[in-house]
Amino acid sequence: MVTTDFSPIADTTRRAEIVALLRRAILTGQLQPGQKLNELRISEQMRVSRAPLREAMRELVQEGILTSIPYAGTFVIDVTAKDIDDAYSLNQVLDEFAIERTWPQRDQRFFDELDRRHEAVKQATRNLDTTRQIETALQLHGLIYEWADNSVLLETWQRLTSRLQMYFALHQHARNEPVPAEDVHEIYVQLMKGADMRAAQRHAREHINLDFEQLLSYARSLEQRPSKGA
Amino acid sequence: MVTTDFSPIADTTRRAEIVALLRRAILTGQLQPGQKLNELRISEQMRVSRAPLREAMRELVQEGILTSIPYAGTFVIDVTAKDIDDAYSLNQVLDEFAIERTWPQRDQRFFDELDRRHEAVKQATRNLDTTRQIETALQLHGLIYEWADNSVLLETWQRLTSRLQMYFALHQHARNEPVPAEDVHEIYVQLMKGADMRAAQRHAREHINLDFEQLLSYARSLEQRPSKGA
DNA sequence: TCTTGTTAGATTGTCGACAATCTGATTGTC
DNA sequence: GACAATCAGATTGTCGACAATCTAACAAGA
Repeated sequence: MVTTDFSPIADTTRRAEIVALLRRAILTGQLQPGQKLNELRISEQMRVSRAPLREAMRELVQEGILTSIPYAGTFVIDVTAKDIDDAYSLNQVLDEFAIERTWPQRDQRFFDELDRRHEAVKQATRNLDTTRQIETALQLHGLIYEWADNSVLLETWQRLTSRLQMYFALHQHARNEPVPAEDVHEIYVQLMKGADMRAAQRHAREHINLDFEQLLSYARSLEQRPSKGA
Repeated sequence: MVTTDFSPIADTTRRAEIVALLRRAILTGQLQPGQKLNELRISEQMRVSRAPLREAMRELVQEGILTSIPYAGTFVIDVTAKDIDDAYSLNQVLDEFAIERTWPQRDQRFFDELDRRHEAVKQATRNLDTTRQIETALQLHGLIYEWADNSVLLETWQRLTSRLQMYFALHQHARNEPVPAEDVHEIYVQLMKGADMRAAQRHAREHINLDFEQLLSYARSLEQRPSKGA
């Protein structure tokens, strides 16, 4: 019997493509926080009717990166310092849990994937592609969530990730300075390969801590002059 | 200056009402796991066109209680034993975190609300209204999430809650036996009013444990004969 | 009998048009 | 000038119809 592994067919609805397009635009900062999404304009630009566009927007509202006010419009969520702080503190807890669950499941495939994603981050760093750098760094970090074998945890992480990515993108755009070339993930990768789980958990917490501290100070500085929207 | 507290105006779109109707139908078990939702039939029953219905369904898909396959249909999610197990283990972690965050924020208003919700559970129990009993019990438990002052945590909990409610409803429907009349929440409420945070955390973990153990054994017994759908 | 091709019916995905609602500018009144 | 009423334009919400796709039954051929 032939048992080739086929991956599922890609979604081929306009809706799915619109979701992907919009999500990318938001997460990369093309669409800025607070900005209003004009349905007619976007649907014309995408050469699509409003129906699938609106359905796509509903999805992103539930995904937490858009917010909708009936008869007023749909907007990119605003990023407050508190949001970042909330996401951060929850992330600490989830990280600890994810590492704990992943730990006994680690095998060669895990280590290989870890290296692969680490390599992707380094590549993006070399290319000075900050957007891609953020993306790959989050993917590296997300590996423990994919291996924790807990669908609800993974979902939660993915929702968190969206926001984190927005925050980071905003951060980068405003500062417009490349991330340090030194490889901050080296230690993390080594620890995840090692034998001391507690050490890995501790490092994850502290490492993330650093990134967040930067973000927080920046976000607080923004708090004074809120974004005007479109 | 007059500073009356006004609550926000209710959403007055058909979409919002449809979401509420569908959610309720799913969480109470009226719509069973695996069942397909026929758009035309439902839209005719609700006297509504398919557009707002479809948008509502997209929201519930992202909310995690519906699942959609392009050109095939939208279905109520299937409840597996693993789902329950995943939700349970994550819930343990989140509970601990929520209690920790809520603890310093407790005040008279918190205690009053705690009592109010506890009373609601007891009332539902007296009326032998199992559906309402599940609802109120989850609301009692959710108080710590509302007071933890962390929007992301609250969202996560609400998503978890939907599934838990589905699981419980399924459980009740199948067994068709009223929940024990004894008040299992008494100790929890007392501990949340007390001074020993660790004790409260420990109890939450163990108490939930009990409820889940029942659910798990039931769910595993279902694993053999999967629901046929509509 | 098994497999493959065809087709009709049902269902989902998408479209363009209309209705309901909001925004702001304008007008009229004091 | 300040304020309320009115109105036009723009935008969102909803509808009914059509297009694309799937499913299952049936027929044809090996």
